[in-house]
Amino acid sequence: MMQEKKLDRRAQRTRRALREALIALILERGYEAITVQEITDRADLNRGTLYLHYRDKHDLLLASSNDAYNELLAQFTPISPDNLTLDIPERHLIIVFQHVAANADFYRVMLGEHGVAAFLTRLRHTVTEVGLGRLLTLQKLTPTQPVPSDLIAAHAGSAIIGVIEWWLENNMPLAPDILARYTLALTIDGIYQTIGLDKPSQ
Amino acid sequence: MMQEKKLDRRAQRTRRALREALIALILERGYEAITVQEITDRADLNRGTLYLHYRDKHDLLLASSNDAYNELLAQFTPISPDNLTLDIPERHLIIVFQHVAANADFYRVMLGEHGVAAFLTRLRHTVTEVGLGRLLTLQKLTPTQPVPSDLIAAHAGSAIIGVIEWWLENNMPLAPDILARYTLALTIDGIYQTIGLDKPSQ
Amino acid sequence: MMQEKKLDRRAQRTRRALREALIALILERGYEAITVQEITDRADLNRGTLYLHYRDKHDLLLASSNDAYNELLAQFTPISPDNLTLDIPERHLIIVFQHVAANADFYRVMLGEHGVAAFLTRLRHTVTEVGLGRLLTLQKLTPTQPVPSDLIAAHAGSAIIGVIEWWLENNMPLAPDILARYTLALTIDGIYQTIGLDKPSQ
Amino acid sequence: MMQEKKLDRRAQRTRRALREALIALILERGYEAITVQEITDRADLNRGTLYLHYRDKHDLLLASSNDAYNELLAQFTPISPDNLTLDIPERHLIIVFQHVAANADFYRVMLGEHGVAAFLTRLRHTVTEVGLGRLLTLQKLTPTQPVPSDLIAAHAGSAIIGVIEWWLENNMPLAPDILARYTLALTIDGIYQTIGLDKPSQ
DNA sequence: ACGTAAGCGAGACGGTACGTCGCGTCTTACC
DNA sequence: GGTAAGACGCGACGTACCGTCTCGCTTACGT
Repeated sequence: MMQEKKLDRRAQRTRRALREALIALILERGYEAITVQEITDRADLNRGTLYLHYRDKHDLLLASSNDAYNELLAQFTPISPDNLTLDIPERHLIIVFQHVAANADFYRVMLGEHGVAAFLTRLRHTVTEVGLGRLLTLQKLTPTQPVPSDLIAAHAGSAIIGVIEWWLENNMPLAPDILARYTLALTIDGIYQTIGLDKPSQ
Repeated sequence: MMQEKKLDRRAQRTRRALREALIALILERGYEAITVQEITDRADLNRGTLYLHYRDKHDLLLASSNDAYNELLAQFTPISPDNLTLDIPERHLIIVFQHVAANADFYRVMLGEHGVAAFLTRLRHTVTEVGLGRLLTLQKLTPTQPVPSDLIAAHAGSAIIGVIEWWLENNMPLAPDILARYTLALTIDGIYQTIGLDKPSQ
Repeated sequence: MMQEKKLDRRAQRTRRALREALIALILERGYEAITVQEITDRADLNRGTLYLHYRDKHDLLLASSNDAYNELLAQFTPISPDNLTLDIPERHLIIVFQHVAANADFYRVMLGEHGVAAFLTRLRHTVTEVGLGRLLTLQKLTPTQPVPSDLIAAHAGSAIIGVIEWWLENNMPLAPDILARYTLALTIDGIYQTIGLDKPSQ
Repeated sequence: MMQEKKLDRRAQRTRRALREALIALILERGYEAITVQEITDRADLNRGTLYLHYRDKHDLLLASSNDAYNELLAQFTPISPDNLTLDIPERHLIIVFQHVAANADFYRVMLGEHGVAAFLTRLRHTVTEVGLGRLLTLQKLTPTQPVPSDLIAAHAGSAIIGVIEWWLENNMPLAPDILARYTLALTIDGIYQTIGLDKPSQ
């Protein structure tokens, strides 16, 4: 932050152009297939200029994805003050889905077939850990049940990522709040209850 | 298969060596970071020899992953004939987990941080589609409920992938059949019922 | 020599092409101004190919100049057998001048304004040392004279280089044997005797 | 000169620092190997500042070498007025050697292995032409002799350069006036007479 | 003496060349 | 026919310098 403030206006312009070019190109052809030359061509810069600001293509990717990431995290904090009711998870989910919608192109490519495995892994772990925190509180109520908490968290976390991928692949057919309600139902109540079936006796 | 039959014994040896070298190296350093030279060095072959059998590194990866994939699919078919009871999903899950355990190193790397995004995507879609088939039957019973079937399938499919990743990352702490039971409970009954809680009234 | 024998016919062709291209380009634009790309363009090769055979532009220059150099040295040895008379210096000079004439373009550029200082220095030292050897024998006859032998050798050696440069700059107006006679006279007898003057009494 | 007067005190300081840095660095590593950054680092200036005063590295070199050169030429002119005796060449030689001694480091590097070919060529031509002037007068006395005047001048001119190089390489073991006497003897009387030998009858 | 033009530091930028790496193709020779 | 050995064209890489260009700050000068 501080160091970004110190940047020349030219340098800021340049960095922004590079990030936008990167995202645009990843979208078109996938991260691995892109060349530094292509990024800088798109950003109307000399190839060498990229190296004045980033160590390499991967460093630029990190910076770009951190942009999006930090923006998301920034929206989480201001929730806490007043009400800490049970609907916080739903609110959080809505914020996530809204953020994904706002950066749809970016997420579509990062999570897709030509995406960046490390990004997906990181996102999955973040989501899972947030879920795990809430879960540990819940589980104090039923200390004897045998299913490991982190298995449950991994199940739920990955499921949410899957929902995001489904949503993006289908051009976001549902509103974020609706999607959040459905997702939460599936995760917490399971398939039977969500679709209105009693569990059949085997 | 047929064409494999026709192969020189030397050629078979060569191909096997290449595949094993690839898997071993992916495990150590990740797919993208590996060079053809390294693969052939490990396989004690000349670099050019790889191109006598595969088009490039990626072609070798496909062949290698199809080996594992086909082995899995081969185990699915013989189930159908006699009983089509409700426990088929559980049986399938057990088979999948057993197969993952048998090829743990391979899956660990393909799904991990340095893995191959396309492989994960492919696996996710396969799992999701299998689930979707069963789901469509179920949903005929409650035709009015609003949650899209493929959303549910995506949710469940990704969740299973997440479970596999959790299992591998934690060195497979549970037996395949136990893991299958837990997973199915979480997917179908949801978190509350699985851990033995009533849904709280908000 | 031995290692050159082992070379692929392709590799030999390539090396020859590179050396010829280098000489041709030095002639046109001077050594420092030339680019590796230009050398390989001229030699109808890919830029990278140069690095398969030489470490860099300078290494190619060394190899090229050693070609010429070795060719010269090869002509010196076979003189010895029969007559070792006093006219050996003249014969040697003739051989040198003939060799320069045969490689006129090469020497013209290496010694010229855009030449390679190190090459000139090396040539000067070689010539000087050959002269020094003969001189030391001569000086045994007059052990008391004060002028240092290596000063005399440096004087004579540089003078011969100067003659070569003059000869090349003026498009070799004299035959090698005539030039050798004149040069030897100037060096050994000095200007006055050479042009037929008595030394004036100051 | 005039324009130097107009210069800011800061600018004068800067130019001096640059020239000194250049000479010092050439001495250490040779002209071609030096970068502008290194020059300005040494001079405690910003890289861009060099371009406020000189067009490039080469322009700075010219300015620096002209400094030395002009200083030498300035010492030549005041000789002419009174006596035009035969010892003028010796006097000139002494002046040259003294000047070289006073700028030993500079000449050592400019003429050495990593020197600047163009500088050497220029110096050689200057020396040669001065000699040629005197020679033409001499040759009027023996109009029929066949050795071209400019060959003689080239021979003598290069020989003197060689003497200078020898002198510098050996840390100036003789006093300038002694060296001038020896050099003149070798040039004018030749080796035999200088070392006190009669020319042997072949 | 003091305001203003200059010198200057800092560093972004477009360029050009470098030497290296990895690829996929090809040739040559061996077994 | 399957390999080894390795030359070759190709394309991209990250680095090094170059010469130019703002952008501010500081410093000597001229009135």
